Amino acid sequence: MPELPEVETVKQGIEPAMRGKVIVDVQVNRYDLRVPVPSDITKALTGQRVESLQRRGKYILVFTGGPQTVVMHLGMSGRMRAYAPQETVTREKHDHIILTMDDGNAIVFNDPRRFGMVFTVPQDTWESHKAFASMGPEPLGNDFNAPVLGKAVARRLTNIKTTLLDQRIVAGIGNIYACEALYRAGIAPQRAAGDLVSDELEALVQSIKVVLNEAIAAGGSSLKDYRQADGQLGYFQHGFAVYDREGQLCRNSGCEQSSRGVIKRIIQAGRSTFYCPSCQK
DNA sequence: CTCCTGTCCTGCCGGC
DNA sequence: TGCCGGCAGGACAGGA
Repeated sequence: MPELPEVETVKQGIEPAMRGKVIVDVQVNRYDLRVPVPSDITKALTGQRVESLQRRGKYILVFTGGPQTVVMHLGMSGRMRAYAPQETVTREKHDHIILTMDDGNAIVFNDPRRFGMVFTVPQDTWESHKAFASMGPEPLGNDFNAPVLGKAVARRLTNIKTTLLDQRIVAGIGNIYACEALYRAGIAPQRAAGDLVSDELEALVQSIKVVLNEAIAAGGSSLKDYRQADGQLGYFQHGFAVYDREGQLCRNSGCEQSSRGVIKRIIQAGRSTFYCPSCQK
């Protein structure tokens, strides 16, 4: 589910409930997530103060004053709920981990499919963990630009859509925003990544930045049941131009007149890709 | 290296 | 109403 905008929204949502506070309880209901939850996580985190939170790609990092840093990933179906101090923490199906803070705030990690992860790494070593060691640049940072992307995809024969999902090329992009960014850039998803010329790389980089920023501003995209940490729905799904719009008319006004201006769905590397055959070349 | 397929797991939706 | 197949926002292993 969650791609960069959703993860960023969740991180911003749980930050006020965690930062500067001491973890007083770590309740683990299931240890068998995609990566096993460390068996000593309760011991390692209880009594530690949360100093800061950071997002990297689709991961959320929680830095504590103790020897361990917490790493969290929402997988496909993961959600976080933040509770205010006076609120009753309701128990829901698939609540796997509950963190309670010293002022009564609580953070719940819920994940039906259990593709998500919560684990710890020794302080200051997270960047060398395999999840991050070969991760590409943050797409919203200055070090993600057309020359950098061009170098990363040079001579790659794989199509550009699948390439954008490769976290080593650029971090945080998933199936929705790969489709949306390619549409905005006017680039057909089937194009070999290494064949894009500099103008196209420039357009793609700008499209990625703009669509991600718009999605963050909208609180992410709520498809089935994605929610922000405060329970609010994101609303960027209403802004989709192509994702999940198979058979519907292209939203580009110049395209709607054309018989080809109907959104198509194809499968690339086993995942659905949505695009406009008329607008994307 | 690159590139593709299959797999992990649960829930939902559409067709019959 | 119920059953069944297909599909889902991600990441990784393994094999060609």
